[in-house]
Amino acid sequence: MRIKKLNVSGEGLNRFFGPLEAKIMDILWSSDGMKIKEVQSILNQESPISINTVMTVMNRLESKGHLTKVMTGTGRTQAAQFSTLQSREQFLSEQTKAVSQGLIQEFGSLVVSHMIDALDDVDQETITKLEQKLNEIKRGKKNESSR
Amino acid sequence: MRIKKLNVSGEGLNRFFGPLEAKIMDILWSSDGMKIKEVQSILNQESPISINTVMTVMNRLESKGHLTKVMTGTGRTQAAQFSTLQSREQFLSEQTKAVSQGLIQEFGSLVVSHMIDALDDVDQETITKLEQKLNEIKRGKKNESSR
DNA sequence: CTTCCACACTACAATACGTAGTATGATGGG
DNA sequence: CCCATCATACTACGTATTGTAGTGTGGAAG
Repeated sequence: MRIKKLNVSGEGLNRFFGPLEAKIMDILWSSDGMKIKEVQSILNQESPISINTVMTVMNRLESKGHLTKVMTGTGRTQAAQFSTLQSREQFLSEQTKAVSQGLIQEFGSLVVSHMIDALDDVDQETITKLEQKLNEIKRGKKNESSR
Repeated sequence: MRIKKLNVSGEGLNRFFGPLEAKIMDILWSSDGMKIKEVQSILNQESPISINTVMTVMNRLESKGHLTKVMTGTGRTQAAQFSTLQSREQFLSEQTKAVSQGLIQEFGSLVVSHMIDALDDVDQETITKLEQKLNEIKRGKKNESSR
């Protein structure tokens, strides 16, 4: 599922979720398939939090399409099992793709030049990929003009 | 001033503002230094809108640091003059910079490769700049390793 | 001196998110 | 066999953001 708003400041998952949502997604991504109470136990170690709070937020994450919910048992043996739909990697990839492609498509060179300024920190492998891509583009443009 | 949230979908200024805020910033950027009523007149041509609505949003834009307000006159001759603090170009540059650098710093290669995928649409001049930057980086890295 | 304009203040709806109380239903323990 | 217990469902409230607009007020214009 696609996030609507990106928190420009904030770190990691907090860019894509509210702080509690982010913690919960993080827990589920560390150890997929958990019951509400298990998640609450973990969160509760940091600071006291009601099981109801955790339940509400997890259900919201489910409605938003970030988690799936499988009911098991009935009555007092009931225990919803929540799982992620995407891996953290898939998720981050999809979201960052949506953002960066959106920006480049709309603001083109402006964004690319900001990107260029930030390139120094990027690893050699990425730079090699970038070079290759540039060569591809040059070939592509040649074909275009000779078409 | 820095925007907190980026609308991932949405176009142009709507990425950084609510729809009405965006329209107002757009008007001010087209013709800086306007009174509330002037802005309202323009907006009202599209669809009826209360002057109070326009005033509220413009005042909020001022508190958020996107506009400045200069009062002139008193009584019924009062007329706040609103002006932008940055040009549209400066604003977009700053915001896209914050977003893209934040993403690149945090997600590095992942984001760069998404951006690479989107590069095809970018103009030749930008690509040349990118090539130059890559060469600089290569020289830089050489110096680093021989240091 | 009264009217009238622009602004200030206040308020409400919708959405998003964090928070948690109360209600319900069915099973497991006595 | 019955009821206490536990997880879930439902409901609700607070804050923040954004769009929307009504009511109050001060002072110059007429």
